[in-house]
Amino acid sequence: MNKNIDKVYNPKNFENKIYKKWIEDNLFSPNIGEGKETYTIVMPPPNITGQLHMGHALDNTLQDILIRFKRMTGFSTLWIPGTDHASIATEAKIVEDMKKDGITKDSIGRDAFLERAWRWKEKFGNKITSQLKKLGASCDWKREKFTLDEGCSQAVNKVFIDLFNKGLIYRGEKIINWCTTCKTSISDAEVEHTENNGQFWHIKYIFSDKSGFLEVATTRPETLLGDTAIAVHPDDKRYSHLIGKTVLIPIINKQIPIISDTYVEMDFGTGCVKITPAHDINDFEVGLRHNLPIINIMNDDGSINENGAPYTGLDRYECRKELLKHLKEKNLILKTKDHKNNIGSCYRCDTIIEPRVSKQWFLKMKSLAKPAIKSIENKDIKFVPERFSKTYLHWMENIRDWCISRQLWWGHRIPAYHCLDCKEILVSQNNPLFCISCKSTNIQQDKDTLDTWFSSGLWPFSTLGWPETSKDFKTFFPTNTLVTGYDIIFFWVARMIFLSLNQTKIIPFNTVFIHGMVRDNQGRKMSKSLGNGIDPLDIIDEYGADALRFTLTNGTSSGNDMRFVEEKVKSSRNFANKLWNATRFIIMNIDTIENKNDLSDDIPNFAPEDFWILSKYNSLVQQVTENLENFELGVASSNLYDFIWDIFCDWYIEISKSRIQSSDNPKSKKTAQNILIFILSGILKLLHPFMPFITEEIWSSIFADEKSIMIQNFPNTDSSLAFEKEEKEFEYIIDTIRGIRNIRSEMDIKSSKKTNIYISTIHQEIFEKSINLFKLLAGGESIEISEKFNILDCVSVVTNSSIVLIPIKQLVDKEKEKIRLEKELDICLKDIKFLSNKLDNPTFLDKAPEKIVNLEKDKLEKNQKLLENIKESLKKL
RNA sequence: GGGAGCAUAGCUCAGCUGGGAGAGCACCUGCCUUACAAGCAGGGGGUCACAGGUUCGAGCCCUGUUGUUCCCACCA
Repeated sequence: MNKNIDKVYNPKNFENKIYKKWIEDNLFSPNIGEGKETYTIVMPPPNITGQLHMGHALDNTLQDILIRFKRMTGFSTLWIPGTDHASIATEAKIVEDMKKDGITKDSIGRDAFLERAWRWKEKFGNKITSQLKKLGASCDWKREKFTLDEGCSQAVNKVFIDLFNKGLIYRGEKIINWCTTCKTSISDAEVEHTENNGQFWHIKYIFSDKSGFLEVATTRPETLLGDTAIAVHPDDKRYSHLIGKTVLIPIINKQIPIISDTYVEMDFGTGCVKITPAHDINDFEVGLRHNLPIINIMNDDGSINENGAPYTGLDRYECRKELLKHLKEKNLILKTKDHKNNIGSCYRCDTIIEPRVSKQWFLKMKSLAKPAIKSIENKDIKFVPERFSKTYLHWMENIRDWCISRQLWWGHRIPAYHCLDCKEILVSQNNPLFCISCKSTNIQQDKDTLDTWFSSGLWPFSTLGWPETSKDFKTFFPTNTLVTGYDIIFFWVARMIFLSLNQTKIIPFNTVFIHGMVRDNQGRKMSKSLGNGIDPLDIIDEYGADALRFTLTNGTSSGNDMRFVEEKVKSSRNFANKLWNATRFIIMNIDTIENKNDLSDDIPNFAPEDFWILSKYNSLVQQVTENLENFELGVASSNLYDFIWDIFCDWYIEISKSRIQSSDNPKSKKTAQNILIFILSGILKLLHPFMPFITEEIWSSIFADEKSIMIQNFPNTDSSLAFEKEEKEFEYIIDTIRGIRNIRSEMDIKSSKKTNIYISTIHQEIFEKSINLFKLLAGGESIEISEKFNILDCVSVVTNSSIVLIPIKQLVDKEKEKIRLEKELDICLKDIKFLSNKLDNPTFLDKAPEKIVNLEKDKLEKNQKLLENIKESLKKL
């Protein structure tokens, strides 16, 4: 940094350059040394389809802060980046894209489709990762992974085969959630439930013998085409005599039995439930119990198939309309009621889910869940904040088998092979040559792919080279912290935990650090459809990455949502500018800059403010360190903000000016310079995890010979810097200066107008030492300090350590001054009363800790002193 | 139907194991003081949603109420 440094902080001038340098110097790869402890984070892999959004920015900023902090505190740190093939989301995008060219999946076939998908990946797959670089993410790009990589795919196959051999994976015909747009099954976790204002249609089912009818209520009338029974409760007196009779399905006039099942709630609806085993989860269960036929009436796109004649070909909702029309015509609708119910929709495309019976692969969850529950219960894995372990446990305890197969092409194809002759299923790493059962060579691989979350569930270890016995896996597994939003605890966190425990026998990480969602300035979710998304890159472009990072962390708390308000970015940018200019001041006022870690030579020359700032700094180091270790990143950054702006810039730098800009006392000057540099270097390091670019830029400019700030040691607390007594004493000076400024402002004494100042205090010695500060910071012409002054026509400032008198005849309105002082007297008396009440209370003295009692005593003493001071001042008027 | 979060200054939010309430922005007053007007100095503004309880002491712990957001759940 030369002495003509820009007046204004302009991150564009250096952020990209610095990131490039970090990469060139290979600072992101772990620095593995003898006996060094490791610290590992695996990045939640963003989808290759995606654009970096605020959620990613937050997620990765938090990870970067943690990893940089740990790196500077001596750990061998590894942060593994990567991307997710995101089967369902990507496939949907590619299909959408193909539409423009007028082609469909079926028209080009699987191989051509996959070719296209890979081309897509090559084209867009690096977009997000390059965007992460703008943010300053210090992940090890040399170890970047992709869920469809050779290695990750091998892990996926191995796990599938292993779980199959253990009997945990099975294939079965069950009811699953079907998305008619994505044309695939999806898991329970991928269904979003929303309340829906639907209708309840009461429909007549006439007895086969025409002796009457049953009133059956339904919210989905079109499913009657697949009805195979009507169920009533066995204890329902209204209907018990009818059990065993048959009714006719309206319109299609098919005979179905009336059965009894306790699943039916007697007092809900009419007490009669139509049973459609192929299209309702509960009905499916009932069907199994009663051995009912399962009639699937829909195609994979949601249209009615030949089982639903005469509505074949109609879309399910078209069919509903038509059917209702026909029922009405035949007078088979008894009534229609408004009805609120929950409907499920696809988390990717929002299409209403159709429960549908189909042949799928499932993972048995009961036995897998057990250790996964235990690992949280016995705190092997901790959630931050803790409350999310409840969410997790509740889900895990009630989990059902996981449907892991998808009717998609983009993804890990299931390593199962079907013998087309004897129907044997062969599960193996490679394409088997012949069927082990019938020796047929007529073998075909299963067409389905795996749920995208199956491969991400292996992420913490597949990225480290597992199942090979790799060095990385040995060194860095289990990982330490997983940082993610609360919205994917079920999708991902839970799956990583049980898959890791089952496959590696080890927990995948020991802490799950959860953050909330970034919302817009009105608290709404940022979304494409609302058009309220804010592009992190735009923000970086305008304010710099450091400002964005600071905005996302400063004063936020884990697990809670936050609103993104642009004003806050501005204030973060201003903070960076403040630091920038503080640096400018320092380098302009220092002759030679050296990075000294030891100030002991300067101690004899310390001024009161030097003790004060060093002591304050030492507490800052402690606070920042503790808060980072406890994942209180928002508090840690506030600590830094307050210290840098209020304590260092507004007070210490201001104070240092008189020493630095005069040559009266060269030793004191040098000491002040040394301390300025010492503190600056300290705060740069403390702030570096939060604002890596500006701190690096300043660091490398002022300490040209030093290595990057990234690999400097994070400051440690130092008991030789703890000057408690001196710190407290200097606060008297600050208090008094504040008081003088306050009264000058109130009395409208212009800051350019210098006045004499008389200070009455019992701490004469302390005040004498800082006498010049009253000139510098409080507009003093001459300063006198004594135990007592008797001067008339003064404005007075009363603090608990001093009375300050400023003689300005023409400005003193005695009456006004009296009123003001009496007001202060009032407040003071009140305080004294409050405090003495407390201290007169024997139970307080008995039960409160000594520290608190002393504190209160101290306060009382101060107030009594203040009272005296006020009375003294009043007397003079 | 279960569970969780939130409710603190006009707005957005912090507040560490309980010890007389904080920041940023906005507002008011005065300053272009040679690091910074993206700034400096000073100021106003709060029954910490409500009601009980525990405690010497509650924004913080407990119970209930209200409002609000979210998650989970098979009531057709």
